[in-house]
Amino acid sequence: MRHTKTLERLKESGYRLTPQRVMVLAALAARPGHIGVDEIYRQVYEGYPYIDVATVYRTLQLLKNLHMVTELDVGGTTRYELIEADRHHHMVCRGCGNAFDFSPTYLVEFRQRLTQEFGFQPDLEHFAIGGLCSRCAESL
Amino acid sequence: MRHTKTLERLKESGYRLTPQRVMVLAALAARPGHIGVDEIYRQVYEGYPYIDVATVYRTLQLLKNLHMVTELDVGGTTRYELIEADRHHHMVCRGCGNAFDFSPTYLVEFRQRLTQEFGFQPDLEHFAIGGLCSRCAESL
DNA sequence: GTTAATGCAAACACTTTGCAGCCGC
DNA sequence: GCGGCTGCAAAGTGTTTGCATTAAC
Repeated sequence: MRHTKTLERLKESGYRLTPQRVMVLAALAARPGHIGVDEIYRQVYEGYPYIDVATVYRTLQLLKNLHMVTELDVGGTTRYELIEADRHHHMVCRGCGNAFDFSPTYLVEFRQRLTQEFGFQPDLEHFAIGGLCSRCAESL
Repeated sequence: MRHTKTLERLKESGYRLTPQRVMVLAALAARPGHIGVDEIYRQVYEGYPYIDVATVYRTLQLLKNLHMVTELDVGGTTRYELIEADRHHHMVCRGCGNAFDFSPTYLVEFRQRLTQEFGFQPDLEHFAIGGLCSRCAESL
């Protein structure tokens, strides 16, 4: 399961492993890519009709604060996505030459808008962007 | 005024040039970058306290449909921005080699997140992205 | 046994809609 | 004058919060 690690981290952080939280995480893990609150709610509801939307919201808020999911707003709706540990892109500083990582989630909205509005599918597998890091920006 | 052209286009498209619309556009033009509904409302309210939020919403909806402003959701709030006519970036198709334009607004959220969360200032002045255009994607 | 987490309901913020009167053209 | 646009009020959405009860530890 893709979310086993997240469950462990939750427990280790001192939070309770309730069935509701497990189910919300399962719903998030079930779908690759991002998913809306209503979809999560519906999926959890299938297995446990007593679930409340408020619980889903609270769980997502918790996971967001713990950096286990990312929240992104696209086209007026809020969606959530499990953070995968490994994949990442690079920011390369033109000052010091150092490379820094950032998550693919940062490009999700960008990609989606190009695809939706132009039908264009950008190559974003090995993406790197140039620029100026905070340290180099300060020393100018 | 940065929004004169937009006003003309509105009129030419057969829509009425009401004081409310002019003021909403003025508010949008006053601030470079994007601005929220409440800020627009407040600013218009200063000069005309009878303005209603509904009118602001309807005007923004109209301008959005006419592609005179872009709507973008960042961090749970919706913001609006006047579309500048000239500046743009490129999408380059790896199939046919054609280049297509897209507005810098598509990168606003991306840039903002890198800056806010990492202090990294990406170079996005002459940005181009590779990928596959809709036509080429179909013929695969 | 403690205390955090849940379900429920109510409150909340933001956005949209119906309608009568008004005003840009 | 006609019809689109506005202000007003009311209804929708999506999200948050207070509180008593429940269940994870």
